[in-house]
Amino acid sequence: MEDEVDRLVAAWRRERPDLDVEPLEVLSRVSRLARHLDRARRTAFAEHGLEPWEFDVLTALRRAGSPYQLSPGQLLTQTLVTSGTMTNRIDRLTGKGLVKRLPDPDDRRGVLVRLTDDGRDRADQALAGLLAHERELLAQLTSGQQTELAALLRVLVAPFDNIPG
Amino acid sequence: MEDEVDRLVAAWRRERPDLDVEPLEVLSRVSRLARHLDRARRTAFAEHGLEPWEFDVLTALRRAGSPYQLSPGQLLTQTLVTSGTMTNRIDRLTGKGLVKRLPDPDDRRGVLVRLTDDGRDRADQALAGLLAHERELLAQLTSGQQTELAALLRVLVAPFDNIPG
DNA sequence: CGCAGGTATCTCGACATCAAGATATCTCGC
DNA sequence: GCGAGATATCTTGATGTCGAGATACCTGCG
Repeated sequence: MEDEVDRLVAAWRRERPDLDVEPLEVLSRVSRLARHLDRARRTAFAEHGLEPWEFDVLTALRRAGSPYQLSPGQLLTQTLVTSGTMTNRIDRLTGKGLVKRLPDPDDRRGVLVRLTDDGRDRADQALAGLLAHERELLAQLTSGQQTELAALLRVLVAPFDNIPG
Repeated sequence: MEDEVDRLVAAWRRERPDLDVEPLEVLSRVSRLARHLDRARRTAFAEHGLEPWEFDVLTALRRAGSPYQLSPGQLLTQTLVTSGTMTNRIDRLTGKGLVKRLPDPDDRRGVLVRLTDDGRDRADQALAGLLAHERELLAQLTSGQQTELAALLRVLVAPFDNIPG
């Protein structure tokens, strides 16, 4: 089955036969797939009344384990957004009653963001929904192919995750 | 080599041992890799004085071949942005002298966006730079692995690209 | 002890994007 | 040809994000 990247690569080969555009076969597909996934996630979360950014914050707290709290600083390293963005997100999630701010007992500059019971439930439900949708997408591949794909992707991602930056 | 997704999956297995989080092994890596690629692309393009969104539009026109023109509608299916965004982008690229709007001779509702000579040169230079950076990233994989990875990704992307939506 | 520099979070203004609607034009059955 | 519905593009208003700077607090050297 042909995809947009096949057409894109063919167009470059025609227009710039002097260039080796092989890298696009992998990396353009990664970018385009991610874009499509973003849209799919948006609709999946809408079923649970959540925006993708809300899911990102709530699940980061959920993964932290009981008592489900992290500092804003920890949240922004996990979600790859800036501090201004995180402040805004915490404000809005607080307004919806999904998280609450607590003073950090050990550092008066600091704050701890804790999941409310409602927030925890919403995160759990949305995660289950997301996984269901994702499983459907991946049904195109055998279990072995999925494992292999994950392994190849890991090789490409690892340098970013392990070298600070 | 371990990556963030390994840690993320481990955290979910600890917190939600009842769930099968296998899909995240593939799809979270796709999303995270795309995120990192966006940043890398941004710095690569900055060397040529372009923003990523500018590159996307200019290269879509470049690929179209002489006379390097497409309708706004064709541009937005290629770049996956909305029409309002594309109008804005064309406005700004016109202001920078990289493209110009021409009336479509066959459809008075329509417009054609054409690359200027300067726009074409900038697109060519930025593409060469991007490919150099991408080749470096992919050096972690053998040529055979790259081909295989591309094939697996194609299977996942194709449904999005071929079923309208 | 006091001060310089580092850290944690928040504030604010600029900006790109999106979604929905407006406008103008085309197409096709009748 | 006429009119209903489709199509192409642009406009508008709301929103989320970023980046730089502000504020408060901590730490450790001298």
